Amino acid sequence: MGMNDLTINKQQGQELNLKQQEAVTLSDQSALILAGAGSGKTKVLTSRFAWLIQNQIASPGGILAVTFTNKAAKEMLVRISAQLPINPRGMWVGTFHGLCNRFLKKHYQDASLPQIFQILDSADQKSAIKRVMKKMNIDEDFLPSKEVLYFINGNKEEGVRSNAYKAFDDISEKKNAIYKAYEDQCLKEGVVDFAELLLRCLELFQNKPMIREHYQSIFKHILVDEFQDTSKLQYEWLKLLTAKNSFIFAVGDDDQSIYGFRGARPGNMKDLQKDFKINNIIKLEQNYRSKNNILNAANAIIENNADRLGKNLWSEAGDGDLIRQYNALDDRFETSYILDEIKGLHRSGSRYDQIAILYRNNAQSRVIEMAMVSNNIPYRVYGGLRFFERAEIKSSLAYLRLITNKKDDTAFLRIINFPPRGIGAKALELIQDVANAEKISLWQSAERIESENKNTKISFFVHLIRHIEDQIEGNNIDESIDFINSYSTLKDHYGKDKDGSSRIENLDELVSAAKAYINEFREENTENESGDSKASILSDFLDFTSLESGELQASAGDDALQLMTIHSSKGLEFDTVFITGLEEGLCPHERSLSENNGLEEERRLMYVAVTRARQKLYLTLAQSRLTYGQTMYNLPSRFLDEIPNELVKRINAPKKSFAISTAKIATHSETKHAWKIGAAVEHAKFGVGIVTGYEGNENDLRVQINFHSYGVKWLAMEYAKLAEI
DNA sequence: CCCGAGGACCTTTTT
DNA sequence: GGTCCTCGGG
Repeated sequence: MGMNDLTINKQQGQELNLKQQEAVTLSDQSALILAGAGSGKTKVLTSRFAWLIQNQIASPGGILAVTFTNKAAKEMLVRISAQLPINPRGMWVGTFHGLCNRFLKKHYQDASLPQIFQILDSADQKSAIKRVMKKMNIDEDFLPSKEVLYFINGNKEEGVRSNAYKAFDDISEKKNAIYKAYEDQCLKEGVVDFAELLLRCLELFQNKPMIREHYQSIFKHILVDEFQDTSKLQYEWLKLLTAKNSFIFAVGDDDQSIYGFRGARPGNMKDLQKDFKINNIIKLEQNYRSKNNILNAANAIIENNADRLGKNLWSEAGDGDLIRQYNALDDRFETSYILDEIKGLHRSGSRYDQIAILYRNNAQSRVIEMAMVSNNIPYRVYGGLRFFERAEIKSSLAYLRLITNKKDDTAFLRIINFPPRGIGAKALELIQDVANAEKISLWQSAERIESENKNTKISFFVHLIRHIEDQIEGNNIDESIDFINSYSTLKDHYGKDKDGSSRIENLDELVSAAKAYINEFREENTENESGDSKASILSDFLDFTSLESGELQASAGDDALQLMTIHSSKGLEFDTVFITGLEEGLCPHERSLSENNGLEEERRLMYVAVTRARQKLYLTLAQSRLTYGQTMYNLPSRFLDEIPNELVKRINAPKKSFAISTAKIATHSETKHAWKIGAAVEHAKFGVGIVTGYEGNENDLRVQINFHSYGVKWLAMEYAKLAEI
């Protein structure tokens, strides 16, 4: 696995340093470990796990270790088993969602859930909400489903059910009515969304003292990774589990909290100290990753944030190269500079997969990708559509889901007419009317219609599903999926499509994924005498496809350039890192500026980006950039000013090509004014800005300026007192 | 039902 | 500039 190679810390194999040792060998007490970037965080967590067992303080089943991503959970398991000769089965190591799912599956009756419940991913959830709104006759123009989604998830995150919500106006009342109907619909269909997994598990522990106390006494030690990213709900969950003589060992870095927008609450770190009476936090500040010039830049940037627990990274690795900053004229020049540098690095022996290009938003990758394609440089883009989120995969799985759970209306709607089989809006309306009138699921409704009228297209669909169900009875999942892919005519359908071949490949890949899943499952269960039933393996597999949405993408091991957003670079490290688009409006993003503490989160983002680099760090920016089809003129990012001068070597683009691109517009005013498009100017009242356009003739010339703090303004040249900077 | 034109949208993302 | 969704004609 290529990705895992990248994340293995340099320090592995060496002894623990004093601070790490102190953390690992803490006696029975709760602890907060402030672990800076590259300070050996995962090593400390897994060593702690091993230490607790080796010293017989806890048994493997008596520790709960929780992370955010499957990847991190897997890595933790791998590293624990490298240190200890124990069977990972039965150990409670996983993601918040994965562990909650495990608790809920085990206690489904106490949680008031059906034995088999399907997990909705975000897209499923959104379409479920849309369905509710349609049923309630609420127009999207009046209330966008996206806003309702936000409302529902936000409330679940706060632990607020619809019956506990206090509406304060018509809109909030309406939203809550949808929330209520959505809760009912999920229950009826036997489906659970991501936030529900957490909330329902919390409620299970709250409402069932027997179960709560059982787990409270089992888990004496709870280890939490990336604690700064925990939400309110997750923190409540942790508090409940540790309420009775248990200890929490939380590892995190408040400076790397970059997920505020999805509920992360770095304030949990301060609450933790208070709630668990932790008086000394252990700081891991020695960095085993980067050269000091890079660390000093990172330290200087993050220094500008006010609300920090505070730490300073240092390293024994020496100063290293100066950071290079390149000011390009536009995004294409920026890319060609990066391209040249990468070619040079590669010539002198760098591997492509040790070079990362980071950007603030995904749209920025396009220009870079085009340049790489035309120069035959292999690259890999992270993020974007995940394997299990692909339309063809979701469709194939929907057949399996419907057969597993006939009440799953989401799955039903996905495939009732896909591939197209002549069931249109009218037929669907009939099915829905019958379902509503009889209070039955769409599938039951279709069956009822079928029993009354045998020769319809609906009847054809019912027989199709029943036939698939008969045929896959007793089969392994991979065989079942293979059968579905053909018999449902999914493959034929894509075969007709001119760009359907990759979709067919993906459908085959799904069969392989299922096979791999079963094999892994068998391996883990060899000692387990009570052979799990085929049905429960199937349901586990479906959970897996919802919870593990990605990272199954193939070809990870290739030597390819790594392209990703800054967010997805967290936790990774590379010899060389290019941070691109370092302009005001992009990084920091303009939308963050109006948010509460938005700028500080952007600065943490910058901090994360800088600390990804081991040896070489490049910072690039462009004076103008094509965004959403429009040329935008941006000022350099304020974060660049926060890096001490002596750490940076600045490289500026030649001026002449710039003059050519703007000559036409500039001639307008050449006689009277020196201002050109893209020029930085200063205004007495509005401060610093960038000239972005002209309007009018020689006598009445108006200039458009994008001001740093006042936004875009039109000023009459005659009156505006501008000074060039 | 299917397809194409036209409109609205557009940070970041894991589960 | 690109994508996703909706709506209307074929």
